[in-house]
Amino acid sequence: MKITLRQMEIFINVVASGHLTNVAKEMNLSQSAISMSIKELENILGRPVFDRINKKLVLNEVGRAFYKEIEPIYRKLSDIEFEFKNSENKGIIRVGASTTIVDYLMPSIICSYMSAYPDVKITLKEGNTKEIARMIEEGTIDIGFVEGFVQGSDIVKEKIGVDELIVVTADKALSQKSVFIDELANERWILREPGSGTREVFLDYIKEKVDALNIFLELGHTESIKSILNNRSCLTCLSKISVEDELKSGKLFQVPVKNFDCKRDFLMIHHKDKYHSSLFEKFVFFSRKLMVKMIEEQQCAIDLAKELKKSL
Amino acid sequence: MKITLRQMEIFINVVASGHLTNVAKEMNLSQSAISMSIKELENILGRPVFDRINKKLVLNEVGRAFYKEIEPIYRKLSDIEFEFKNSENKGIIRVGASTTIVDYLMPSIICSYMSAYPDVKITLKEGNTKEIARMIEEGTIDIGFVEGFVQGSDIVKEKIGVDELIVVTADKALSQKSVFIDELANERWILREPGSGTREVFLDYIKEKVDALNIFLELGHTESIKSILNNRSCLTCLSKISVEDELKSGKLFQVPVKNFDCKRDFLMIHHKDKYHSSLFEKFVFFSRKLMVKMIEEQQCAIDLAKELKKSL
DNA sequence: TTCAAAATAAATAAAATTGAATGAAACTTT
DNA sequence: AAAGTTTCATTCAATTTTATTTATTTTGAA
Repeated sequence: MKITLRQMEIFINVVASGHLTNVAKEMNLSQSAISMSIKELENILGRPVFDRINKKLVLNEVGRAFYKEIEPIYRKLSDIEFEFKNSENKGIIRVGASTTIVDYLMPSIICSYMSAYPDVKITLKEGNTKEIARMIEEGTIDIGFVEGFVQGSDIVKEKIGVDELIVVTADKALSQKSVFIDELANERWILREPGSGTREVFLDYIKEKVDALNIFLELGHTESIKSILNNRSCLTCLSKISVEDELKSGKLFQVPVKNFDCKRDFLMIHHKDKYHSSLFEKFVFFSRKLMVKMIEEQQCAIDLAKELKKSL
Repeated sequence: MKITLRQMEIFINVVASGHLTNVAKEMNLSQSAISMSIKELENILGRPVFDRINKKLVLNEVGRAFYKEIEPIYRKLSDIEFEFKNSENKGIIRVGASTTIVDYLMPSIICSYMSAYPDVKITLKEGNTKEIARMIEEGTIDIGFVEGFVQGSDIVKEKIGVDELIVVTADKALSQKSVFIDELANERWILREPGSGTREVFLDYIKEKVDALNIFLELGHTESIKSILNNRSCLTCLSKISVEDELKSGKLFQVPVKNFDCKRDFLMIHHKDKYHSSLFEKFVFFSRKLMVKMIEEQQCAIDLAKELKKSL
C-alpha cells in the first residue's frame, strides 16, 4: 500500500485544524471520509500519527516528524501543478543546429527568445545536417536548423533563408581584380573538413569549372580558418554571414569571382508527429521572423525580439 | 481535477522506458491502464507531455520541464514514506520541564538520548509545574518532568526521583553552627519568585515554624540567585542538585539546619491517552533510568547513555 | 442525562483497471 | 512492392477496487 496525495492533503488539513468535522466541512466531504483517510494513512505507516486527546487529534511525535517532512513537499507539488496548468510559457525546448547556424545565428535568436520568455529553457545541440536530421527523427530534439538538403519522410522542412557562399581572403591584392573561379584554382585554399556542408556545397558547385583545387589546409571550424587566413595569402569559401563582421572591418575581403552564385537554403525542420504546443509554435514563429530578418538585414536581433513579443 | 501520485509514478516510468508495454509489465498493469493514466495526466495539465513518435513516447518541451520538476520530488516523497514505514526511531519528541529540571537535569538527558537516537529530534519547553501539566493536557508536549505535585485526572504520573531542598549561603560563618530554621528567619533571604515550585514548597514546609521570613530579594532564576549570593551575606533555599557543583568547589555552603528535611518528588508525566509509540517508550525508559541514576549518583550521564543504548 | 465529536458498518458513487476491439506503423514473406 | 504478420498505443465498455456517503454507534465531557 502506498500513501496518496489525497491522504496527505487531508492529513495536513487535520493537523492545521485539529478537528475532523471542521476539515470535512472545509473540504466538502463527510466526517467519516476524513476519519477513514487518516486511519488508512496510519495503517500504511504502521503506527498512529495522532493522539486522540479530548476529541481532538493532536500530532504525536511520529506524526510531527512526518508532517514536517511532507508538508513543504506537498505545497511545492501543488505549486508546480498550478504553474503547469496555468502557464503556457513553461517548458524546455531542445534545439539542434548545424555548425554555421550554431555559431552565427543561434546565439542571438536564443538569447532574445529567452529574454522574451524567461520561463522557457533552451538547450542547443550542434551537429552536421545529417546528425540534426537523425535527432529530429528520434525525437532527441524538438526543432532543428540546417544548411542544405534534408531527406526523411517524417521530417517537415521549411525554408527560412538563403545562405550565400563567397570566396574570401585576407590578402587585399587578391581581391582587387575580378576573375573566374578556375583562375584561382592554383592559389592556396583552406577549406572545412570533408563532410562539412559548406565544403561539399562549394566543391559541388565548382566541380565542372575547376579540375583540381589546391587545398593546402583543412580545418574543422570556421573561426580557425579565419585566423589562419589573416597570417597568410590564401583563399577560402565561407558562408557570407560568418564573415560579415570581418568584411565590414576590413580584416577580410570578398574576392569578386565572375559568374559565381553559390547558394543553399537554411531550413527549419521538425518531426511530422510533433505536438505543436503553444510553446513550440511561438518558438517557431519567433525563429522564422528573426532568422529572415537577420539574414536579410543583419539587424540587431535583440531589438527585434521586443517587437515580436508584443505581436504574439 | 488533480494530479495523483500514481499518475506521476506511471509518467516517470514511461519517461524512463519510452514504451507503455514495458512499463505495464514492470508495474503489473495492463497497457491500457498506462495509456489512460498518461492521457488523464495530459488532460489535467491541459496539453500533451509526450510526442508520439514511431510508437514511442518521447517527452516534449512541456513534459520535459514537468518531469524535471516532479521527478526529484516524487523520489523524495517515496524515500520519506519508506523511512517512516521502516524506521521506528524517527520522530520529534516534545519535552516540557519545570525550571530546576530544565537547567540541571534535562540537558544531559537530552544530549545523551540524541547521541543514542540521532534520527529523533527533541524540543524542550520550560514552564512551571502548572504550565507543564496544562501542556500535557492540551497535547502541546508529549512528556513532562516536574517537581512537586500535579493534579489532573488525565495525567499519568510517575515518581522518578526525590528533590531535596537545602538552605545555602556563600557566607562560611553562617554555615558553621547547626541551628533551627526559626533562628535564621531574620537573616537576609533571597528566594525565587512567587509561583515557583521551589519557593512554594520551602515556604509551605516552614510555615508552622517561622512567622515572617526576611525576604529581601526575589529573583526569577536559580543562577541569578547564586550570583547574588556570592557578593553578600545572605541565605536561600534551593534544590540540592542545582548547587551540587558550588558545594563541591566551596563557593557555597549548606547551612546545617536542625530538623530540616524538605523533600519533594520529581515526576515524569504524560497524558493517559498518549499513544505509546516505540519512540515514546524508549524515551521514557531512557529518561527514567538516567534520571534515577543522576539523582542518586550524580554520575556522568553521557557514559551511562552508551550502556543504556546497548540494553534496548 | 445530553451534547458534540470521532469511529464504525453497510451502501453507493467514483475511480482505476481490465479485456477485447481497433488502428497504425514496422517488419516479414513472397 | 504488395500482402500478411507482429508490435504497440489507443479506445470503449465492463468490472474491480477504492473513495465517499449515510446511518449508526461509541466516546468523553458538561
